[in-house]
Amino acid sequence: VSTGTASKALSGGGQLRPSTRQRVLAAAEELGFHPSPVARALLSGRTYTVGLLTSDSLGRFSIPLLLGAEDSLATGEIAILLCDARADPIREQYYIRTLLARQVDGFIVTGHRSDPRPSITASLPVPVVYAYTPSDNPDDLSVVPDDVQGGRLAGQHLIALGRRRIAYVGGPERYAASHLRLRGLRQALEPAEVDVVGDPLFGEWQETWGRQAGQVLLRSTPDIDAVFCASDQIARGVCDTLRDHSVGIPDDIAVVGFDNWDEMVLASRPPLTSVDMRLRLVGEVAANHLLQAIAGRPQSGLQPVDCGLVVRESSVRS
Amino acid sequence: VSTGTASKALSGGGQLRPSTRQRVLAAAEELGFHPSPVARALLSGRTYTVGLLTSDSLGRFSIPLLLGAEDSLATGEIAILLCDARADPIREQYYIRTLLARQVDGFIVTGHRSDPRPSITASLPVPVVYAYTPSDNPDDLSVVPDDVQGGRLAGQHLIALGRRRIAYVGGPERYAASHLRLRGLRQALEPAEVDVVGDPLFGEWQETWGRQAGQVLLRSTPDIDAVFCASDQIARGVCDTLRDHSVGIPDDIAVVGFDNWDEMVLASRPPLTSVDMRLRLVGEVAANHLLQAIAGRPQSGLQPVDCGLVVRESSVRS
DNA sequence: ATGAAAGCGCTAACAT
DNA sequence: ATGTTAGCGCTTTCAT
Repeated sequence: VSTGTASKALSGGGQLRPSTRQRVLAAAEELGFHPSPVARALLSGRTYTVGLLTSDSLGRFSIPLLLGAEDSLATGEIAILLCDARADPIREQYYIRTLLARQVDGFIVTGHRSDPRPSITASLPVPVVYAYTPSDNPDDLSVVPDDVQGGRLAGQHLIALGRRRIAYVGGPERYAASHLRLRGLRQALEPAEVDVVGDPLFGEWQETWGRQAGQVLLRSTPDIDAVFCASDQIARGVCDTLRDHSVGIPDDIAVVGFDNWDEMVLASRPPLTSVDMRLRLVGEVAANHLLQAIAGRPQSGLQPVDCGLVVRESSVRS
Repeated sequence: VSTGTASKALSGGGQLRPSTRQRVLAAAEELGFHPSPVARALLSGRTYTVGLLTSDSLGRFSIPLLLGAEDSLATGEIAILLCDARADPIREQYYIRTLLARQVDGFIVTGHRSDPRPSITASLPVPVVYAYTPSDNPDDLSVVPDDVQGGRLAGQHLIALGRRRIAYVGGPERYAASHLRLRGLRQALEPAEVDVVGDPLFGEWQETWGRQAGQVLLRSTPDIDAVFCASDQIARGVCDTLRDHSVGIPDDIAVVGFDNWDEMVLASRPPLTSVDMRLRLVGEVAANHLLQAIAGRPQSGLQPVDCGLVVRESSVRS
């Protein structure tokens, strides 16, 4: 029962008499013995740990993503070291160094926007996967929600409901997501040979903007029968304005939001139909890709994850 | 320039000629050398890592807490291993074992409620600090927002504004926070020799409950001049109902919420005055206590952190 | 089939 | 003041 033999027994390797292996296993069980990951890491160079680097403070979007990643990684007995760089490049560099010094096996990089961020892959000796916020280098692997497809889902839903005069209210113009979701909407309207009514509106992501946008819509294009909004907050703001003007939702105008943010969609009057980015799935997919890359099978490119649509009373009367 | 000498130079210990120390430091700088935390951990038993265990899925409350903890820990060069047990005791046990095997120096335990949770301290060989969600063992160290003081803040604010007919709308009756915030409110009303008007209402944390509660208030105690709500969502719901009935806020009725949840307080009409639990500070304090405990100076007991009050237009006309 | 020994990167004690 | 050595807990040769 030497240490070497025990090691073989526990790892399942080597040439051992079955009875010996059994005895060792039994003893280990009894003593509650677990091989030290630290010592193992020293020897193998692998720590079974990945760094999760969020460039911009962990927000609402990061959480499901993180949980999804954790689900996938925990299966592989891999733990997550969490680092939030607070949108500070200096801090980010510091964290990267720290994580590398700790010998993480890989990185998941995320942020709070869907616009590309600078790649850090080149300077790292371990695999990196970008999740939600893609890398600006197309050769890196980035797992992102498919904003265009999400917009298409919303459009197809409205078309299927027979709506033909559809307006669009985006978030800030400088966000790619504002444009991609609009593009998807237009793709869905094409087969019905209609286009978005009036000019797409751009503003903020918040409710106050949604309320303003509602005013604009009522003034400039009062004959619409549907609005697709780039966030649930905007959609809720639009609903509030329509409601204040006694416009029926969904009878007169159907409203579809984006994010499927629980507290928002449920509190809205009426509850919002919304596109769900399935961020948890994004996290899982990203983690699985990272595991693959760590195992020597890296992939690259932009990997879009399909959005889902959750139908509620703002588009379909219950 | 042997390894032993280099070690002394870098650690600042031992007896070295200053010139040698300089040379070593310069060389280390040039080679970008960093001592391996893994090897160091093997030797010292300390990993400079703590486990952050969230019993119930990381929610809105956990994030500022986590960031605060990270701030404090990063200063001490300590990294956070994140584990979310998803309210599953089996999973929690699994994570605890994993973290212990990884030789974390301590634990921060948190959750999504302010009600006590089962202690895990006894079974662990390393220090544990509970944050936000306290331990059910008073001998453990738990850092929590002071709900009573938060309620008092709200009450004092309303009293200072000259309000005397104040109603209370709580969350679910089974949550301690619903009662503690009420107690604080009452403490603040005492010096003015008034009590809460009507029966305190209990329901849910969500807006829909706030809207219902608003109806109840208008029916049963229409002569109130203020309402304190145990969450921003409730407060916003109350505002919506009052608004629907053309009640002036704050002129007729002042409204104060709890949580200071950005998206909620700002989107509300009017924006909400709200009690802030300073969760970031809770995280920082918890982390500092953990560092102290790791350094051999443990504390114990319930450590309340004061709430703050953020005044907006729902209580004071701008 | 098992045991002995070397070494992963580091530090602390000891020897020079 | 510097170099040498042993050992943290494990795995992997290599010898038995």
